[in-house]
Amino acid sequence: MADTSESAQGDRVRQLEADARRSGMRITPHTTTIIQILDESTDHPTAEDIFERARERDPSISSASVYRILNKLEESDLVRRQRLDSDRFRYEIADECRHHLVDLDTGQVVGITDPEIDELKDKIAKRHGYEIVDFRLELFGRKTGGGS
Amino acid sequence: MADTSESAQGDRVRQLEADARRSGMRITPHTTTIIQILDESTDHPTAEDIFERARERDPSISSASVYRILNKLEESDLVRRQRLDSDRFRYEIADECRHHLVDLDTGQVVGITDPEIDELKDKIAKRHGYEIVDFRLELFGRKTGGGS
DNA sequence: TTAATTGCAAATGGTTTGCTTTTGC
DNA sequence: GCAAAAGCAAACCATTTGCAATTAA
Repeated sequence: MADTSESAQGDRVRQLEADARRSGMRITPHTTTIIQILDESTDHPTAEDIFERARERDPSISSASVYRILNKLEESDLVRRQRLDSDRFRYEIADECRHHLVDLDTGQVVGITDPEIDELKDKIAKRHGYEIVDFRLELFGRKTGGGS
Repeated sequence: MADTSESAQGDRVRQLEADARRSGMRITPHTTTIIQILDESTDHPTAEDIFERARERDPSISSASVYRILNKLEESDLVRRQRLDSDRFRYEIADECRHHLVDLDTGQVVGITDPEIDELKDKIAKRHGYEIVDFRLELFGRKTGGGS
């Protein structure tokens, strides 16, 4: 979650619901559940992860609904999906950072926000004569020093 | 191809065959065909692309063989595969650059080799306390100026 | 010789879709 | 009321795999 205070969490959920409604989605209980799970998750979950977490709160939800809701949220640019190391898509709220460091020992995915990344992007865009619409940096590695 | 002279091309094919043989592969006519196609391709082809190009030279080849040969070459670290924009893997010889700029209008994939990318990687690795084993930068954009 | 490779067809597995019923607004 | 969303099961489709026949070394 972007903010640790409870009200800010609720705010983000409410904001996302409002944005989703504005882009034509109906806010069903399932929709709210999925948005809440995304809001609470910091581990870049797969659709299956999200499905399992959603079932704990609402056992009637189907995986087809999870996929459909996630796709709608992505089409509305509220959620971003991308493949990291695995064959499955991982999902995260679109305002979160889009660059990742994957720990090869633990599978943990860490968001990267270093400002030099954008500077590099601008430099490359200029050099190659492109307007960059989207981009991502993916790193795979292991902890040094105290790490395993 | 990394070099434009014909002898250098043949050299790279021969080198890859030798490396493949050293890592336990048998060099069949299909293997040579796949390696030649990879050596000649600058467009980061998918397995299906490679299959089509291979069939023009040897109509008896099956897609299963293409996949198996590509997987063997990847296990030997002679070929790298990654997903860019599409659902399919794209393949390229491992000594080629691993960063890409995808033209959203044409689908063309351009290799990026700017040295600042490695500098940024080193900076981030140090900052986060990781040893980076692999990494990639993927950019999606459109040509500016004369572009559509 | 003999273990690796091949083609074919079937299996996999994450994601999507068709259909009918239910529901948000 | 009606278009959107739901569950279920079937369809998709890129990639993998089992098997029997072939082949590189």
